[in-house]
Parts: sequence; C-alpha cells; structure tokens
Amino acid sequence: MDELTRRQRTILGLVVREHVKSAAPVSSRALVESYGLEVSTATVRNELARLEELGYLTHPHTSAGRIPTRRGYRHFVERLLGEVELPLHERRTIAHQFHQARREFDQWMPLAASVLARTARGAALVTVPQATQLCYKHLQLISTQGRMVLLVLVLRGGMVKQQMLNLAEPVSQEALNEASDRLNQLCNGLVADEIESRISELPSFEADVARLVMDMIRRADAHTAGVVYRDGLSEVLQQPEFSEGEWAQGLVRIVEERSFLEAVLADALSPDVGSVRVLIGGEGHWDELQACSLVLGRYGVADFATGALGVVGPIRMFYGRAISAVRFVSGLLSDLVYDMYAE
Amino acid sequence: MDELTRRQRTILGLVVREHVKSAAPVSSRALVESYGLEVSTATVRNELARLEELGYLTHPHTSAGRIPTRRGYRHFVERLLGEVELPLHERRTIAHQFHQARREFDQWMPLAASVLARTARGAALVTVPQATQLCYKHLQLISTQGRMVLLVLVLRGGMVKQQMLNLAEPVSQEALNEASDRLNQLCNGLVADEIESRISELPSFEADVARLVMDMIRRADAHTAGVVYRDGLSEVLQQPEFSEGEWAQGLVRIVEERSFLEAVLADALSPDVGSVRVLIGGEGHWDELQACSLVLGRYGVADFATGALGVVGPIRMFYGRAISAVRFVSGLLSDLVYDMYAE
DNA sequence: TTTAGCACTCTATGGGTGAGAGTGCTAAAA
DNA sequence: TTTTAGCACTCTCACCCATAGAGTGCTAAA
Repeated sequence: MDELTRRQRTILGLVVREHVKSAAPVSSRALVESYGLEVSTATVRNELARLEELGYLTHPHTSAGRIPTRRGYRHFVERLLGEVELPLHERRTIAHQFHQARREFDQWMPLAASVLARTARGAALVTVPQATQLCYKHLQLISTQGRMVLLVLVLRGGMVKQQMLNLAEPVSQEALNEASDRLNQLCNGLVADEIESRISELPSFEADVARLVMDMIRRADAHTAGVVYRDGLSEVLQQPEFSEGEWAQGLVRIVEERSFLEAVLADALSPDVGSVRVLIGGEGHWDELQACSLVLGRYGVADFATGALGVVGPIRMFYGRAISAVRFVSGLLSDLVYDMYAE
Repeated sequence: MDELTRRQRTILGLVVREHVKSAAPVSSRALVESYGLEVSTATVRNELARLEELGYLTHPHTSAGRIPTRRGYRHFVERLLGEVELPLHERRTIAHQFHQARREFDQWMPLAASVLARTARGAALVTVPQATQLCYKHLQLISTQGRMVLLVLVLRGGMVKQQMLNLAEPVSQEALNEASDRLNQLCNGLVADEIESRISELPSFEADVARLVMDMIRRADAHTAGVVYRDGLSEVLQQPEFSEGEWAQGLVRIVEERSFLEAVLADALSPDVGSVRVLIGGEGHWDELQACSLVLGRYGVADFATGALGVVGPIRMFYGRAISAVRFVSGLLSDLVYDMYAE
C-alpha cells in the first residue's frame, strides 16, 4: 500500500466530493474547471490513472470519468475527512430539541431518528437501549375486572413491561397492593437469578407472581431487542441509484428486516459507546449492500444499557455529515440514558 | 352503468385473476386456453371490447392484451369476489398464535403485522389502539436517584405512559408511595377534565403531579397515534411493478411516512369496527398510490379503543386473501382489546 | 515533470427493420 | 341474432447500424 502524494490525496478527495454531489463519473476536465486546479487536465489524468492503478478509483467504461471504489471511499473517510463536526447552529438546534424531550422517554427514539435522518441526509435507524443487566425496580398489580390483573413491572433504567394475568379467583385491589408491596421490598434491585433464590421466602401467591416476573425479566431482552425506530427511508429512495433497478432492495431490507439488520449490526457495530464505524458498500461480504453505506454508532452507558444508531444511504453519501451527526446524536442520547441511571 | 351479462362477469373475473397472477396483459387466447372457455377467442375478444367500452378494462397499446382498470378491480372486489374466508387450517394456525400471545400486550401488534403480511402477501400496517376516552387507572411514583422520580401512569385499557420528573428537593420512597395512594384514590376512573376539577382538593405536591398527569393523558393520544407496526415491505417491493421505475415511491411513502399514512387513513378508513374498506390505485386522488391498493380495517371496541390495520400491495393484489386476512386478524385483535376492558 | 495534441474507445441516441403478439373487423356459419 | 374463422392492421420489442460526443491514454515536445 504505497503512500499517496499530497496532490493525489487532493485529487482523490475532490473526486469523492464531486461524485457524491453529482452522482456521475467525474472527468479530469470537471475537476480542473470546478475546483480551479493549477495543473492541466492531462496531469490530472495521469494522477487519476495512478489512483486507479492503486485501487482507489475505477471506470465504468473506457471513456467515462472516474468513480471511487470502496477502497477510495474508505481512504477518504479515514484519512482525508479529518475530524468533522456539525456547524454550531445545527448542534444548538438539535441539543435544544433533545432538551425539550428529556423528560419523555417515549420521544427519545423517534426524535433521534428524525434528527439523524434530516441532518445526515440518509435513512436513520435507532434501536432501543438494552440493559446489560436487567434488574427489578418496582412492580404494581392492578385489578381490571373480575379475575384479570394487569402486572406492570418497572426495571432499573426505566424500562417498563406489562402483562395480563388471569387469577384462579378474584382478589381485591387492597390485597394486590399488599402483595405488590411485599414483592417490592424483597426484590428491589435484584436480577432474575437472585429473585429465583428468594422465591421460597414468599407466600404462594407472591411466589407465583415472582416466577412470572423472573420470566419477564429474562425475556425482556429478547422483546425489546428488535424494536427499531426509523426515519427518512423514502427520501433516500429518491436518490438516483435507487430510483430504478434493484439496488433499492438492499436498502429496504436493512431498514425493514429486523433479522438482516441484526446480522449486520452484530458484524459491524463496535461494542464501545461513542465510537462510530463506517461500513462501505457492504465491504465485500454483504452483497445486498453493494450500493449502500452505513454509519453506525453505539450510545448509552457501558455496562448498564446501550443501543445502536446509524445512518444508511447510498455508497456516495455525505460521510462527513453522517459521521458527525451520528457522533453528536449518540452523545446526546448517551447523556439522556446516563441521567436515567442512579450512579 | 349498464348491467353486465353473466358471461361478461365471468370474463372480467378471469381477466382480473389472470392478471393478478401473471402481472402481464391478458390476451383472449390466454383466457380461452387457461380456463377452458367454451367459446372462441373471437367471441372473447368481442366481450373484452365491450368491457373496455364500459370502462372495466383497458389496453396498454393496440396489440396488447387487456388489464383491469380501477373500475374493473372495484367491480371485482364488490360484485365478483363474494364472501371470502381464509381456509380453516390458516385460521386455526393464526388463532393459535394469537392465543399464545394473549397475555403479552407488547406482542400483539408485531404479531398482527407479521401474520397479516404473510397471509395477505402484502405489506402490513397495524396501528396501536387509541382509546376514545382516556381515563386514569393507576399511578406510581418511583424514586430513582436523588431528586429524579419516574412516574408510571396506567390508563384504562392497559396503556402505560412513563415520564421523568425532577423534584425541587429529595422525597423518600415512602412519601412517594403515600402521594401515589392519595392520587389513586382520588382519580381512579377519571378523565383529564374531571381530574382538573378536583385538583383543588389536593395538597400542593400531589396537585403538581396531578397537573402533569392531566397533561400526559391529554397528550397520550397524540403520542401513540403515530405508532405503526409494519411488516413485509421488502417482499412487496420485489413485485415486478416496483422492482424498477418510480412506483415504489408511493408504496414506501405510505409505509414509512406517518403523515401520509394518517392522511390516507383519515380519508379512507371506516369508523366502524370490523368493517373493511378497499382503496384501489389511490382512487384517482392519491397520485402516489396509482400502482398500489390498500385493504384497511378497524379493530377494537367501539367507544373505548380502536386501531387501524391494513395491507398494502400492488394494485393487482390478491384481494380475496387480503380482505379475509384483514377481517380475520381484525376480529382476533378486537377480542384481545375487548378482554382488556371491564365490561 | 508537465502539457498540448491526437488517436482511440465506449456510450448514448436515433432511425430502420423484421418478427411476433394481439387486436378489430368482416363475412360466413350456426 | 350470436358465434366464429380468417385476415389485415397496429404496436412493441429486439436487434443492428451509424453517428456524435465524452473522456481517456499515449506520445512527443516544452
């Protein structure tokens, strides 16, 4: 992997930027004219040929301009982009929106998805944060009718699960309150296994409820794992590469098919909160994603609860905006999650 | 609007069925050969010409076969389809799945979407049920750290809302329990306006919480209104009419853009629980939906809580399957919702 | 090392052609 | 009056060809 000269780096950067803007192959003339290079088209052509030899650029056919290869994009993202940040006014607006919504848990994910989609100009994906260790915080049994009871379980971190249960015989709300209180005293802060070990200390009705609660905690992960908030898919589908042809398939699949998304996340997402990974054109082993790139991040509080967020777009996406948007929104979400946890 | 002869109806029905299967224009020969009609192609051609004159069929060009018009599909759905039902074994399987999930509120919507998509062979949309009249059922204040408190509000019908609040000074969990109890006694079964009228009866801390609760109840509608579960979009996008060209736009927009879906639902969805409406090719006033049809239903318990569900597909969808699937799933969901409500 | 000049290659476009599909019409048959 | 066979007609589709234009690669000179 030879070093590139300064001029080669400049030209590679310009080809990427121009192609991202125009969606068409970039010619030597276009580069010289649009960016006022101080050299002739022939010189640029020589450099383009060299960059192609090195694998950063390619040709659709002999007499077309150059387009970046995956490797070209990768080099652009890792070496040429530098540290990018959203403009201050955008950061302010976004931070303000998150501040407004800070109290309303239900709003966080849709807000994050919407902000990401608009800021990064791509389709946004945000998963619900998953607690690394789920533990009991509070339980309430609420009688609804006859023998039907609504069980509301609050886990540490504010996750709330609900389930109906059907009792063998009617129980008054007062009795339900007492049972709830007893369970709350015994189980506060415990994980599923610890609850299991204390079940024997409980009267039979409470023990039944506790068993159910254990189940709910154990399955809570699986249920929420898949909940993904999305935004902006239809805008991205209007990009020329998707407007016709079957490239749109991969884009729609990653946004709509939970299992596909999970596979890609498992493969490409970093375990570290705050880090951002870029997956370009499927990186050779996701055929459906040849025309797409993903910018993926993880947010939350390590060892407590983390979630994933990302932007999907055509391979010629605005990487600078996407990366800085993912990083910035990830930070805001992490702050919100952090505030929810007792230190 | 002239009456059609029996033979014309038969032929119209066959054209629709054949076109739905083949996705191509249907020729007179194809009809005679595939369906063993006892007449010649010339006779069929005469009838086809007549059906075209009456507006049920059209031609893409002179020497192509016929395809149904919106009117043709409409007639097919309303007059020719008759009462359709899913085969018994499918109904059994589906009912069984819903029975398994009956206790787990969070599973209802994704299950319904997944079943609908697979059964109707289209993209499924299911909205969360919205209570017609939201009323207070239970509240719990849970201290998390220092001055942060998690407020969990249960509404009648099992809807659970949560919100963080930041107190001016720390309050112990015991005091929070007492406040919760007082509010629960006073507010059980009340709607937002009734709570407002009783706020003066409460001590200041509880009154503040009650004001917040009122807000939450009033905004609960707006928040959940938009929550839509989806499934099967990527399968539908593989249909030939969407695989290239810009028809896919309308399909993706209705599935992904909340506001667009809401506009269409407001326009086309019947207010009656259990009824099913069919919107064919946008019916002339939704341009984006020219290539799509929707089969929409409403489920729930009238005057308590209802939601919408539907199937979106190409205009040449399997209307029989879609209608019966929507009707059947709607019934199952309605039963679940009914069970949640006190009579 | 850079550049001007030029030959070369490939695409995109438009016209032209022939095969094939399917219709509409007409006139005869039932 | 309805049905049908036969046939002319129309339109698409696939293919080929020629041409214009874009853009490159190469060579030789600056």
